[in-house]
Amino acid sequence: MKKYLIYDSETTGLNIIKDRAFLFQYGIVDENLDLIEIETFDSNDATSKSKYAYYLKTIPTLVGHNIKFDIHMAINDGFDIDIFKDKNYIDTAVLARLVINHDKQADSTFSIALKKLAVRYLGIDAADEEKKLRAELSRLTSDHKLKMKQHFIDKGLWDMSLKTTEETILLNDIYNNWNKVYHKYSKFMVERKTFLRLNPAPTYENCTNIKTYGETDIKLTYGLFKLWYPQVVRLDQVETLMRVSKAVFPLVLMERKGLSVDIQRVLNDRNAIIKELSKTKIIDPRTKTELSVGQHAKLKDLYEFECGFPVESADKNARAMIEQYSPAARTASYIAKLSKYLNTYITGVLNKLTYINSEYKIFTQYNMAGTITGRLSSDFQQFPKEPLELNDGTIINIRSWFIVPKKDKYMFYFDYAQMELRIQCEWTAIILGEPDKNMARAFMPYKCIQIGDKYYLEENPAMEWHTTDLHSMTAQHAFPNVSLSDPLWKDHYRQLGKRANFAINYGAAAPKLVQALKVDFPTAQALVAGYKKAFAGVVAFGKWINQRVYSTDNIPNLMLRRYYSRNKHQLQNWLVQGSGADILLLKLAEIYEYIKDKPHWNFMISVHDEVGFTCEDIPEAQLSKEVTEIQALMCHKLSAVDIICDIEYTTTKWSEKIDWKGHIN
DNA sequence: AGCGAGCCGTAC
DNA sequence: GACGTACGGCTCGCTG
Repeated sequence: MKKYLIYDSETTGLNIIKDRAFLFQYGIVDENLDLIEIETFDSNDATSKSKYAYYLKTIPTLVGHNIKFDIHMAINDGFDIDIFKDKNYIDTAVLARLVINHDKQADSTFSIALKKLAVRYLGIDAADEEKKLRAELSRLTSDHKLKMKQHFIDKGLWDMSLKTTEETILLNDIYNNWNKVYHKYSKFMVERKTFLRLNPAPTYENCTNIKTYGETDIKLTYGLFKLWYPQVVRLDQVETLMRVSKAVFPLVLMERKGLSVDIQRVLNDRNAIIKELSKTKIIDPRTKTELSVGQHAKLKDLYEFECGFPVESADKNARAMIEQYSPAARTASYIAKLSKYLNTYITGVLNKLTYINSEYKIFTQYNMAGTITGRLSSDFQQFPKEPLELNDGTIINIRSWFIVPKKDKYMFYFDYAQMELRIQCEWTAIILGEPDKNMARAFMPYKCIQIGDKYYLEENPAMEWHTTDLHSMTAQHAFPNVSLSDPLWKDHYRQLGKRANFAINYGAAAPKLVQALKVDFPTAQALVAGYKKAFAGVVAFGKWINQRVYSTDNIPNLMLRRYYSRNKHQLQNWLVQGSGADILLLKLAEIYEYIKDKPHWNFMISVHDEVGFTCEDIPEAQLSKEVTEIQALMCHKLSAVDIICDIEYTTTKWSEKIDWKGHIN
């Protein structure tokens, strides 16, 4: 019986909308997990393609390494997207995360890449094939680069008097770094474009051993599948594999939606930053040479020269402390910020920009096996929240680049409120039989008496319940002699409590607090002690894990994803973070079921504790109703406190989202 | 020239 | 044993 389809393709690139498969490979696996057929075919071979379409439709389970990517490629090659709606998906990268001991995964040398896994777990070294392929592509690319140079020479644009090193820099800039530096080379703009239109850059498609390479990949994927799939059952990870499987198609839809970009705003911001950068340079007065912000060792040396005392590092914390003594540090702080914006965000967006249906979009991908906990990872998640003000007064707000798409009217953001704290609270309830009182009271009137619409504490009925301020609570326990009416309370002591709460939740101890909060050791110790008094339940949770790691080889998170680890310190975080991740995966599948017959709603983005949607212009009453229903679906009930979400929306751009109050404001 | 380690800065 | 999970860009040193 044809039960599993091992599924892979070789493609013209990594853009999930514009690129396409030129080669398909598949293997068919029966119920005994034996490989009964293996095939490779060219994407323009119509006969093979229709046979393949039949297999895709009829075989219930698709198996691949990073399978979402290959789904995109099949869709781009004309396969009906509906084929992929109701399949079971087994991603071998996800299998790796579920079956490999998590302490091994936590090792910095661990890699989820197919070839690396094959070497480690199948003993098959396919590195040679890949090396050969890369070497060939590298040769082709360097030929292409030289051809571009020749094109400029032919057009009389190339300065023939340049030295070799100058030529290399120039050609590199034009060929590799164009989006970063094009303002310097306007005379090449038109001919560069013409050249690339007539001579597209080489891809794997132009490499001679690609077919052998592709066949190897199918064999490796099959090998990992056969090795690990039975272990999913043995290790009791079936439920998690299914949850991940059900999130695959919703994420495919999310990825294909992309994010609409206000290109003009990006370019304006780019100009403003370049203008500022051209005004500001870091010069080492001793050598008269210019330094870039990435030359950390040389910069540290320069700071020490200017300060006359040793400096810890060249990072922004160190700079902040020495700016009064070191002009170079002052300049570096400004340039570092500008460079980050130009190199990472602006150039990053321009490199990914895809013009499609008269809109500029960027498409990101979510890696379902990128993390040890089960979180999704993506290259989109780290766009700055806070705006940046330049010295000339320009405000750069990266989130203002992302706008409502043309066919839509709204972007909605459903954001879980203090998700991980609520999960921490749930853990205390599980191990103690009742939740940590202080934590629970931060979210609900736990153990309170209701009189009218007010609540009073059970142990002290004269005291009305208000949501516990967890940050003040840590601070109060840490600094029992400081009064709440102290003028420094809010901005200093409570602030320390807040920062300590975050750090300690992530596992920090006193020495790290000294660094992060810039406090002395006794203060750090007081904060840790304050935290422990404030959250006795969390301390008990830590002790519980400590015992569990000796009695069992794994601990399941709230959604029953199991972590095979004996590392108490990391487990304490994984059990919280991973529970949140799995709740989100579950919700993606549930909400997909809700919106699949409402095409005016589209998935847009997801970042750990939030799901973003676009919505078309629909009647207001319908909008209010559906938003409320999505909010209810997002809510995840737990035994102690539920995980609920706040809603924000905008009709313009990401940076202007505002609270949704049940209706259009 | 290619690669990887290390550093830095951003997100949740 | 001593702050969790990621991503991307840059520099520098090693390797072949």
